[in-house]
Amino acid sequence: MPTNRKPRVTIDQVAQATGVSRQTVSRAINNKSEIDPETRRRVLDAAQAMGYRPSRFARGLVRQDLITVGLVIADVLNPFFPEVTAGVLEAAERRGWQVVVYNTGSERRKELEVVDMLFDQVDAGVAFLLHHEAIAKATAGNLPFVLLDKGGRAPAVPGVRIDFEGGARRGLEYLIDRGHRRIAMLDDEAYLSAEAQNTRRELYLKVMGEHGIPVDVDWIQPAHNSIDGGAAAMERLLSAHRDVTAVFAYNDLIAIGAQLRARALGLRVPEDCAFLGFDGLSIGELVEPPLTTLHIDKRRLGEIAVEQAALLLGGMSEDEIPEAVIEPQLVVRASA
Amino acid sequence: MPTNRKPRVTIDQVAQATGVSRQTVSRAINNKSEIDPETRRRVLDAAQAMGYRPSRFARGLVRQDLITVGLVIADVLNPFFPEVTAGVLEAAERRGWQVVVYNTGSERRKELEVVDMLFDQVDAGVAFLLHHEAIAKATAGNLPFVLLDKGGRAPAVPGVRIDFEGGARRGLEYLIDRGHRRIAMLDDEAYLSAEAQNTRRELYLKVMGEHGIPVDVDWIQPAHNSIDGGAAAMERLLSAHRDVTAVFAYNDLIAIGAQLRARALGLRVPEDCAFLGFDGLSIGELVEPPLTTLHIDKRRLGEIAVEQAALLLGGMSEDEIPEAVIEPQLVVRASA
DNA sequence: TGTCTCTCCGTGAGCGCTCACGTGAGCGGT
DNA sequence: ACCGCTCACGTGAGCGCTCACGGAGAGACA
Repeated sequence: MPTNRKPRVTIDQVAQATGVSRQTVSRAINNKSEIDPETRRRVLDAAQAMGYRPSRFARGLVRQDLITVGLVIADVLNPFFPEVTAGVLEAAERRGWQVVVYNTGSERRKELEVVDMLFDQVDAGVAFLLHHEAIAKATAGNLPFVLLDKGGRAPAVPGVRIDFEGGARRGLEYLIDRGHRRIAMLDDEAYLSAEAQNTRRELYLKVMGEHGIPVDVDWIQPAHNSIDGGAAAMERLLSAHRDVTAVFAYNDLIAIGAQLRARALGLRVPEDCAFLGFDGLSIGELVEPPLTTLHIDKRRLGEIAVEQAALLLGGMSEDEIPEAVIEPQLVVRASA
Repeated sequence: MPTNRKPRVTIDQVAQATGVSRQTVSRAINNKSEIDPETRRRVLDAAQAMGYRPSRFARGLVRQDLITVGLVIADVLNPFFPEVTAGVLEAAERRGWQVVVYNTGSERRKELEVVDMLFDQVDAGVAFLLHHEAIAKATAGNLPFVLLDKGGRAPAVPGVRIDFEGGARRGLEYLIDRGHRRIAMLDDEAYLSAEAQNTRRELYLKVMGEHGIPVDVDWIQPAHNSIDGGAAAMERLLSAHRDVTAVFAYNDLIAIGAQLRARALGLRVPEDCAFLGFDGLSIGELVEPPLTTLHIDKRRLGEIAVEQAALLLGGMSEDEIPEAVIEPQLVVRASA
C-alpha cells in the first residue's frame, strides 16, 4: 500500500503565487495584524485554492509550545479504559494538550513496541503497562512517564497507585462477614505471564489466609479479561466446585460474565452464589441482580495521571512527585 | 497554570558534550551504521545523562512521513464510540499512523472548536459531526476529511453512510408484523438543535405513515443520549401513553434505560411493551431480556473511514472516493 | 612508495515555518 | 521643509534535525 502522498504546498509557493512575501502569508493565515484586509483575502483565497495547509512540524519547531501526551491502554473495548480516557482527555484539554491513544491488548510484544514508539512521538506518556520490561523501558528513558497503575512498584517511578489491597480486603471481609467460606477467585489470565507483584490474586490468598480459610489453587480460575472469559471460567469453576458460595472476580467484566453464566446454569444470585466485582463499571448496574463491586474512580485516575505528567514536564524530578492513591469503595448492590 | 517547560536539550549540545559532530550523534540515536560501537555507547550514555530526546518536530520536518489522524467522537463513555475507535486504531496502526482523539459531547461550540484545532494538528480528520456548520467548516478546508456518518449529505463529502433508512424500516416493520400499532419513539435530544436531515425520527414518521399508522408528536420523546436519559424519557412517555406496546429507540443506550425503567415500573418485557434498539452494543446482551436491536458494524465503520482518509491523503479527489454504506442488521434477541 | 579500499566521522544545505527586526510610503502638524 | 508617526510589508536568522556528500586515516597489496 504505497501511500504516495501528494507533495506539500509550502508557504513560499503561496507567497510567490500571490506576489507577496512569506511573512505576509503567515500573517494572513494566523490572523495577525499588520496586514491589509484586502491582501489577507487574496492570500487566503490563493491558499485555499492551492490546497495549502501549514506544516505542523515547521510550526512546532519554532513555537515550542503544543504538547502531546501518549495514552497507553490495554483495550478500548473494555469499558474500564474509556472512563480513564475520559479523565485523561478532559485534563489534557484543560491544558491545551493533545492525546494520542495506543492499544496494547496487554501483550508484551505490543507494549514494548508502543513504548518505543512513544519516545519518538510524544512529550509525555501516561500508561497502563503490565509487563515489567515495558515499564522498565518506559521509565528508563528521558520521557516523562506516568503509570496509571503503578502497583507495588518502587516509589521513584511516578504514577497513581490503586489500593487493591485495601479494596480486596474490604470486599473479601464483606463476603466473609456475610458467612461465606467457600469463596472462589476468577483471575485475569494476562497476569499469569506478567511478573507483576501484589496482584489481586495474591491479595486474595493473603486475606483468606488471615481469616483462617484455606484455599486450594483450583479455587482460582484464570479468565480472559472479558465477559465471555468470565463465563467460561465460571463454568470451569462450577465443574470443579459446585459448592462455591461466592465469587471474587478480578474485575467487573469477568464478574458479569460469571454471574450471567451461573444464572444460565440455574444458580440463584446471590442466594446460591454471590458475586463481587472490581472496578465499578456502570454496566454492572444493568445485569440482574446489579453487581456488587469495589468501585474505582477511573476518571479521577486519568486526571491525576495527567497532573503528574504536567509536573514532570514542568521539570519536577520523579521522586518529588507526590504519592497518589485511589481507594476502591465497596458499592453494595444486589449480587453479594 | 504556567507549565514552565525545561529548556530542550538539542542534538548539538550532546555532540559538543561528547566531542563529536551532530551527525555522529544522529547516527547513534537512530541506530545507523558508519559509527564505531565505542563511540555510539559514549554518545548514548551522554544523551541519556543529559536527558536528550530528539524533537519530533525537527524530525517530522525533514522526514515527510509519519502521519497523524484526528478522530473526533461525541463521547468516549458512550460504548458506541469505543467500538468505532477500535476499528480506527487498528486500521491506523496497520498503516503506521497515529491517532489523536477529541471529544465533542455533540455540542456545537465544541465541534467547531475541535474542527479548528484539527486543521493545525493533524494530517487528516475522521469525525462524527452533528452540526452542519462544523461539517461545512471541516469539509471546506484543505484537510482530508472523512465523515463517520455522512447521513444524507451531498456525495461530494467523503465518508461512510450508515443506512438508517433500511435499518429503521427493517426494525419498524418487524414490530408492525408482530402486531404492534402503538409504537413510540425515544429520540436523541441532541438532534433537536442540530439541523440534520434524514434522521431516525423522520424515518420513524415516514415508515409509520407508509403503514397507515398515524402518530402524534407526543409519541416521540426526546431523551438524553444515555441510559439515564432513556429511563427518564420512558417515564415521561408512560405518563402520557400508558398503552404503548412497543418502543423504537434512537439507540441501544436509550433503549436499555427505557426498558430498565419500564420493568422497574412493573411492565413485562416484551409482553406489555417491546423494546427495539439501534447500534447493536454488546451491553444489550446483558440486560433482561436481552435487547433486540439493529446492529451496526462499528469496527468496520472505523476501518472504512481510515481507508478513505488514506485515499484522500494519497491525492484522490473527494468525488472519486467510492461510496461506502454500512447496513444495519436486525438482531432479534428477546426484548421485541 | 604509491594507490585503493574500507571505516569512521564531519560539513553544508535545507525541511517550512515564525520572530525580531528593518524599510519605505503616506500623512498630519509645525 | 522637516520631523514624527502609523501602516503595510519584506528580510535574515534560526528552530532541531536528517540527507547527501566529502575527507582523513588505517590497512592491504602491488
